[in-house]
Amino acid sequence: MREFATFEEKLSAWTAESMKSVFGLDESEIHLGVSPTNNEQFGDYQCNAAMALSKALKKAPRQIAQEFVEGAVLPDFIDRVEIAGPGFINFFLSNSAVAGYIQSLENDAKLGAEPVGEGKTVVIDYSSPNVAKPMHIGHIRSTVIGNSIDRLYRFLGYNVIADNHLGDWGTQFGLMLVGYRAFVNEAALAEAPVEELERIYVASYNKSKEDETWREKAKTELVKLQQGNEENRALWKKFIELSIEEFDTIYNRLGVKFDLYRGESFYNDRLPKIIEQLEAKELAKESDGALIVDLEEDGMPVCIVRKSDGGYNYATTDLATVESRIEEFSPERIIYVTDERQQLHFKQFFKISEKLGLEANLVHVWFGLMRLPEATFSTREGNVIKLAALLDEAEARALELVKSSSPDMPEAQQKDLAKAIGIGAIKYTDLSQNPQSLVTFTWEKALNMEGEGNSAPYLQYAYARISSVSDKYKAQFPDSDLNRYPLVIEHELERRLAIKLARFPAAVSGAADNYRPNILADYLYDLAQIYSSFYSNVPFLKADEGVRESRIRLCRSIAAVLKQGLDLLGIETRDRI
RNA sequence: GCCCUGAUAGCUCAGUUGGAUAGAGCAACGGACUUCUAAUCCGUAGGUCUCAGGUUCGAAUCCUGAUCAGGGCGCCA
Repeated sequence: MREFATFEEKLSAWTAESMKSVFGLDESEIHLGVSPTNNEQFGDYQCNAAMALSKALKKAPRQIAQEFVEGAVLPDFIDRVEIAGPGFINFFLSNSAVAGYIQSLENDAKLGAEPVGEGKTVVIDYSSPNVAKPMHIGHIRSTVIGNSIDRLYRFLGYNVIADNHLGDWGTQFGLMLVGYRAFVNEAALAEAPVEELERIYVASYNKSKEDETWREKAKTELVKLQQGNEENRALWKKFIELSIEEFDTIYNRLGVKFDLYRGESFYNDRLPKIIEQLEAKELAKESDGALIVDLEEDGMPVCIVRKSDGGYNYATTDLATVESRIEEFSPERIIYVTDERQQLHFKQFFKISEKLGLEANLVHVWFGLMRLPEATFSTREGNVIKLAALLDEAEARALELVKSSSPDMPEAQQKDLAKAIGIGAIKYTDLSQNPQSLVTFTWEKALNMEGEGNSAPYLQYAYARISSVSDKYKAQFPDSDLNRYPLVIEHELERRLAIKLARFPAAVSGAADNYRPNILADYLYDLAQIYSSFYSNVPFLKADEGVRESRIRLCRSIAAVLKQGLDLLGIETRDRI
C-alpha cells in the first residue's frame, strides 16, 4: 500500500480481506469496504457488508457481524469496533494513529492524495468563447468549473492540456468582413476592440436582414476567406488576435491559464479526410443534398456532417479535433465543459467517433444554463451582462468591505485583498453547488461576500486567522521548534479536525472523478466550520507548553489543506483579511 | 410527439452513488467581543424530501407512471 494511504483505503482493504478469509468468500459482488459515517456516535467508518451478505451466507446480519468481529484481528489504527442496529460494523480510529497520520502528512506535498494520474495525459476543453464577441456571464461557469477540473487533474499528477477551443470559424465572419469595411470606428477599436467588433457584427447582421445584396456580399467574402484570400485572411487574423488579447485580460484576472488556444479553424485541413473516412466506413449517406450519419439504431436523431452547400459544420470539426488530439497527445481522456444544451450533440459525436475507431475516453461535463430572472439573455437582445463588468463590480464591492473592516491597512494591500475576495466570491458561487443545476443570475447571489455562512470570504477568513496565529506564535516563541513537540489529540474538536483533515484526499478524488468541484468546496466549508468552532472554543496560544505546540501544529496542517483546497478551486488566500 | 435534466425547511442550496434520527447558509428569535482577527462563535425554531405505486433487511437516492419547470430534436456551435 502506498506511503500516505488514507485510513479509508487501509481499512477497506482490511475489511474486504478479512471478510473473505473469515467467511471463505472468493470474489464478491458485494462491497466489503468501509465508508465514512455521517454521525460521530457511530464511529469514524462503517462497514455495511453484513446486511448484504445475509442472503448468501444464510445467516442473520448481526450474527455475521458478530462472527466477523470475533474472527478477525483488528489493525492497530483501530481503537475499537461496535456492532449496531441491524448489523452495522462501526470502527473507531485510535487518536494516536490519527495524530500520527496528520503528522506524517507534513512531509507530503499532496497532503495524502494519491497521484493516480502520473504518466497519463488528459485534454480539457473549456471556456471556448466566440471570437469578436465579449465574454459575458454565460461564460463564467465553463471557465470557472473547467479551470477547477484542470487544477484538480494536475494536482492528481495528470499531464493536463488545457485547450481553449475558440469559435473562430463560421458564417458570421462573412458578416464581420463586410461589416468591418463599412462601419469600423478605428478610435473605438483601439479603445475597446471586442466591443467594437461586436457592434460591427450586430450592425452588419441587422443590415443583412433587410438587404439581400448585403447578404450576398457577406457570402462572397466568406467564400474568399475560406479559399485563402490574403486580405480577408489578414483581417480575420486581426479579429482573432484582438479577441484573444482581451480574453487574456479576463483570464488573468480569473487566474486561468491555457496551454493552447486552438480555434476551430486549426482543424480545417482535416475535414475532408474525416468525411472520406465516414464514407469509407459507410457511416455517412446523402439526404436532401446534405451528408448525414444515421444514428437511429443508437436511439438518436441523424447528425449532419456536411451541409447541402458543401460546408462542414461543428460535428465534423469536433471529430477532426478528436483525431488531431489523439495523434498529437495520446490522451487517456478528453473532457469537454459546456452548457447543457449541447448534450445531444456530444452524445452523437462521441458515438460517431467510436464508430470511426477513434480511441479515447470522451467525457462531456455539462452544467446548467445561466439565466436572468426576467428571461434568457442573448447577444442580439442586448441584455447580456459582460463578464468584465461583473468582475469590476465584485472587486469594487469587496474593496468597500475591506475598507470598512480593515481601515488601517495600506491602500495597495486593501486593493490586492479586494481582488482575492471579489474574484473568489464569484468563483465560489459557481463552484459550491452542483454544476448541473439551473442558475438564475442575480447580482446579490453572484456577489455574496459578506462572509456570512457558506462563502469564499468565510474560508479566506478562516485561513487568515490561522496565519495570524502562526505569526503570533513565532513572535512570542522565536526559538521554539514545533517539530520537537508531538501532535497529540486531546480535545473533541481536535479529533474532529484531524479526522476531517485525513479525508482531504477523498474530497479531492471525489471532485475529480465526478467532475464536481462542489464536493471539494463542501469539504472545505466543513473543515473551516470545525476550525472556526475550535478557534473560538479552544485556546492555543494560551495553552500550556506542549499542548500549545501540538495545537499550533494542527493549525499548520489545516492551513495547508485550506490553502491547497482553495487553490484547487482557483480561489486565492491572503495571510491577512 | 420523442429524448435529456431537475423538483429537498419561508428563500438559496448540500446530501459521500442504497444505510442508522434528511443537513448547511440566509431570513426569524435568544446569547457571547477588556481575550489567539466578532467577515466569528453558542443556542432555539423551522420537513408528508412534488404526487402515486413498486423493488428489499433498509429508498430523498433505484424502477414505473403522473404533475410542474428548464433544455434539446437536419443544414447555428
